Formats: sequence, structure tokens, C-alpha cells
Amino acid sequence: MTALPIAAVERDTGIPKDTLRVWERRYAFPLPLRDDKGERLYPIEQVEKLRLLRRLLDQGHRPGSIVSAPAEALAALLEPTGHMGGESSNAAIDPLIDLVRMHRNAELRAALQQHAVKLGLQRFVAELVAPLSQAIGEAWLRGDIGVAEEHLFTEQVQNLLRSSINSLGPSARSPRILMTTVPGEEHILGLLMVEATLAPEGVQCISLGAQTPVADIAQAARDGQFDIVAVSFSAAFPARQAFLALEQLRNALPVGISLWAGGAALNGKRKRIDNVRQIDRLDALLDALAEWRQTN
Amino acid sequence: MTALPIAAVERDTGIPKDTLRVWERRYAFPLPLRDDKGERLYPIEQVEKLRLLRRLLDQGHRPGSIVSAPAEALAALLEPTGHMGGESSNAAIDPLIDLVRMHRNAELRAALQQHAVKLGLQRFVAELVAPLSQAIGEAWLRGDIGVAEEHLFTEQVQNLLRSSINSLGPSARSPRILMTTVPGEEHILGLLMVEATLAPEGVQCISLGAQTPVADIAQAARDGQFDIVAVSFSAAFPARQAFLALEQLRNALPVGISLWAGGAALNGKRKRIDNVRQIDRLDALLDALAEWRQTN
DNA sequence: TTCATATCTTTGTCCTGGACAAATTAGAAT
DNA sequence: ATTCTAATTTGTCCAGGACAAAGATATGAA
Repeated sequence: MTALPIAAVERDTGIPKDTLRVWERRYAFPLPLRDDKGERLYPIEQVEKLRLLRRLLDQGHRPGSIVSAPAEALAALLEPTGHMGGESSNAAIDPLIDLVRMHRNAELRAALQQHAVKLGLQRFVAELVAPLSQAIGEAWLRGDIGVAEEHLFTEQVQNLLRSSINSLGPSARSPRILMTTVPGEEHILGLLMVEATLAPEGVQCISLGAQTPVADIAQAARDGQFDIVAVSFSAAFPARQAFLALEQLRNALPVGISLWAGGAALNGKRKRIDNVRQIDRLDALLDALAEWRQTN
Repeated sequence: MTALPIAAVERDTGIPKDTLRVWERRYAFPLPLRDDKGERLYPIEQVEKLRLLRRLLDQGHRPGSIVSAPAEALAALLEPTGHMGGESSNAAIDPLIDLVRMHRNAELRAALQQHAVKLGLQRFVAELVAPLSQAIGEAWLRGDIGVAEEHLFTEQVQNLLRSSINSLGPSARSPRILMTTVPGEEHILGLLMVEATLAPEGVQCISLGAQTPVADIAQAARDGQFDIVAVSFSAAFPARQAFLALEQLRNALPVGISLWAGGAALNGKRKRIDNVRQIDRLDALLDALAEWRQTN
């Protein structure tokens, strides 16, 4: 298990095969071994450096300047971003991150539960879950926490949110909202935050989970007589693809059904698509809802 | 939106780019349009036929005999599998499938809830959820239900199971089990069924959700001082890759930590891997647990 | 200075056509 | 029937070229 074929590297690092090959050609890294058929075999250390590179690219670095740099130099690049612009307006967050980092699972669960009860579902999501998951994402970029810790956190929050939403019982008021993500976007925390924000307002939220093909979203929206389709894009999702998917979805959807889009991938962008409501923050959701209810 | 580039088709159909191109070369299908740069643009009808092909391949058909066949002939191939060998030993299942198919969301939720209360969590999973999700999978293969309906069902069951498990409260008894899936396997219903079966026995189940890289699974298992790592493989996951991943994971894991594997991908297979406990059925889980507790 | 516009560079993705081993099927022999 | 062998099918990989979109840099106007 000291070397992986190219397909495994693509899966583990998220870097497409084509890109791996072209990097090798251009930057002389990675330089995999070859098996007896002449196929690439990436030693585990190179795969680890590739994971590091992916993080640095997400941070804004450019391939030309980092891919061929030695691994030690790269590690140094991660730190400086450190605690950039102490944006943590909420003192409750840092201790929670520590719990995640130290695998204190039971305590994390208890702490989250406590906050949820204290704040109520909507404020819990807006004031705690949203900034916390952003902070976790940044910590992951920085390399402060690992994949497993991030997964653990996501699962805990998911359990809590799903239980809370479930305990609200079914809603009957309009609008009916169909929520999902497009293929390639597997993160659903954003959707759950949306649902947790809207469900207490009596909205009928129905989630399809992650990665529904565009055609099927449109079909389901028609069949289920939904008023609104809402999709979310995490920070990891390439903005360009997000706009492409939104355009496709808008065209596939009848004019009578609204399309709402949100998530970190879209936030800073000015680009707009006709008849797509882009929602920058969680609290803008409630505005959008009020607007819809006034109009319809 | 009448034609998609090759990357979008790969994402929507799950058929790799390389395969799409080689099919075109060999079977003269798909035959996409070309944009002004000479790049492939797949008309929506061809993409739909590709989705159909994917289902037929999963059913056991071979590309050479179906890829170049006309779309109408393919539709016919789906039916014969029809209601093969009325295996539904449980009369409660068919009505539930109808609810899924007809988008009767609220009723589905209520019906599931009712069954769960009536049977108790463990029997609910073993006698209802397991055969139901198998039936849903078969109906999807057959084309009786769409992607959206399947997602809807999965979400509902997930909500219910997560809430139920959550309401059990934390366990303190041994063993400690770390559960997850490997990269490429995104289905987690299997994991939830395992958790729902074991949690009432006082086992400490911790889930990392889907797609944790092998190295991170091993790391997390060590860091968290787990006794057992459990991974699941859905029917859609290629058996060959499953065994490969299991071998890698077994090697990455200390000998003191047991590795349990289960799921439809492994069921019929005779192949075994040393020191990996393959679990064929849900009730075999409880045997494995009893065995572990006796030994440790 | 700051902002907008034009030009150059970088970078990811797509292309063709060839190759090969693993998986499957067909055929032969026990 | 079952096991073994040969032929065929099929997915994935490779090289190396191409190009447009995104990013960086330079130039000019307010």
C-alpha cells in the first residue's frame, strides 16, 4: 500500500487525472513510479503533498509557483493565513472547535445540544452553526484539523439539526420548497441550515439530499407542485460550474417555480442569472420568504 | 439547455469520459454534436439513453449488445425483470413503495414513523427498512421509480433513523465502533442501519459519514481508541474496488482493531480477506457483537 | 492615487488514436 | 455437469497537442 494508481489518487485528492498528468508534464511534479505496464503509481508521500497542494490552491495560491516547490516550503505557506482578521464575533465558537480537534465527541454533542436549546433553532443555526462550520472549513484549509475531524463535526451537526427539524412536525402552510444540491456537490449542511431556518416559519421544506441530476430536480419540482426550488453550493464547489448548473436548472424549470440559490461558492460573486434569487446570508432567507408570501 | 458537455454527462450519468469516448468509437453511440471548438455536446435525448444504459449494465447486460441498440428496444429490456420471484415476504412493503412512487411524502413519513414505533428500532430496521430499501433499489433498476423518488425515500428514512438513534442518548459500554464508507461510496443508509441495530445494545457507535479516505480512517481509529472499524458497501459499488479498499484499510489499521465489512456489494461473494469480518446480514451483526464481547 | 481597459501568461480541460490486461463468454475435454 | 483453455469484450490508461477562460500585468484616463 505504498503507491496508488492514478484513479485512486484522483478520488483521494479530488484532482482530475488530466490535471495530474499535465502537472507532471509542466512542473515535473508529481513524478510517479511506473508499474510493469507503464502505468503511473503514485508513492504515498507524493499523494500527501498533492493533498497539501489542493488546500493551498483553495486558499488562492497558483499552481505554477507551488507545485514544483519542495514539500517543506509548502507547509510554511499554510501558517501565515493563520487567524486572519479575527472575525470570530462569537466567543462560543473557539471552545467548540477545540472539542472537534480533540475528538471529544460526547462533549461536543452535549455542548451543541445545550446551545441549541438555549438559542432556539433559528438563532442556533444563524449564530452558531453557520460561523462554526465556516471556521471549521478554514481550519481544514489551514491543516489545523483533519478530514476525519471535519466529518465527525458534520455528522454531529447533521444529527442535531435533523432531529430538531423532525420534532417540529409536518407543516401545512405555503410555500412548498424543494431543496437539493446538483451533481458534484455533496455537502448538505447548507441545505439543513436552510431547512432549520425556514421550517419554524411553517414552510413545507422537502429535501432530496445531495447530487440530484438537473433534469430530475425539474421533474420532481413539477410533479410535486412545488413553489420554490432551493439549491446550495459549498465553498469547495467551483463558482463557474455553479453558475452553469443554475442556468441549466433555470431553463429546465417552469417559469412559475422560483429558483433560490445560496452558499459560500456564490457569496462574493457579482454575477447574476435572470430569474434566480441569489441569497447571500441566512437571514436574507427570511426576507426572501416574506417577499414571496407577499407576492403570492 | 438542449446539449451538455462531456464533463456534465459524466457527472449526470456516472459514466467516465474515457468510456463515453470509447463507446462512440466502438459502437457509434453516443454520437454527440460538436461546438465551434470541436468539443462534444451531448443532446439531452442521448444523455437519457445513457442513463437507461447505465441501469441495464447494472442489471447485468453487456455493452456490446445494448449500446448501439435503438432506445425503444432498450425500454423493452427493462420490463422483463418485472416482479421477479415475488420475494416480498413482508406485506407492509408494497404499500410503502407506492407512497414513494406517488410522492405522498407526508403519508410516507407518518407510515414509517408508525411502523418504527410498533416494531421497535431494531426490528423496524431488520424487517422493514432493509427489505424496503432493497425493493426501492430494484424498482430503480427497473425504471419504476426515478432518481428523485429514491432520494426522497432515502432522506425520509435517514431523518427517522437519525432521530431515533439520537433519542437513545449516549452509550458508555464497549466496544467503541467507528463507522464510515470509503471514497467513492456515498450511500450511508447501510451505516445508519448498522448503527440503529447496535446502538440499542449499548455500543458506542461513531459515524464519520461517507467517503473518508483510507488513511484518515486508520488515523481516526487510532486517535479515537476504537475497538472496531465498520465499513459498508452498497449494491452500486463495484465489488472489486471494495475488496481493494478493504485490503488497503486492513493494512493501514493496527492489528488490535477489528475490521467489519458489510453491504450488498459483498453479499454473494465468496472471496475473503484475512482478519476482515464480512457480515452478510443485519442479524449477523448481533452475532459478531456477542462474539467480540466474549473474546474481549 | 484609483479605476477601467487592453495584452500577455497561466492553467484546466478536451481531443485523437493507440494499447493492454482483467473480466466475460464460448468451446473443448474430462 | 464440471473444469480447463482460448477467444472476445470492455474499461482504463497513455502521449502529446490544442485552446479558451481566468488571472496577472501593463497602459492610459479621471
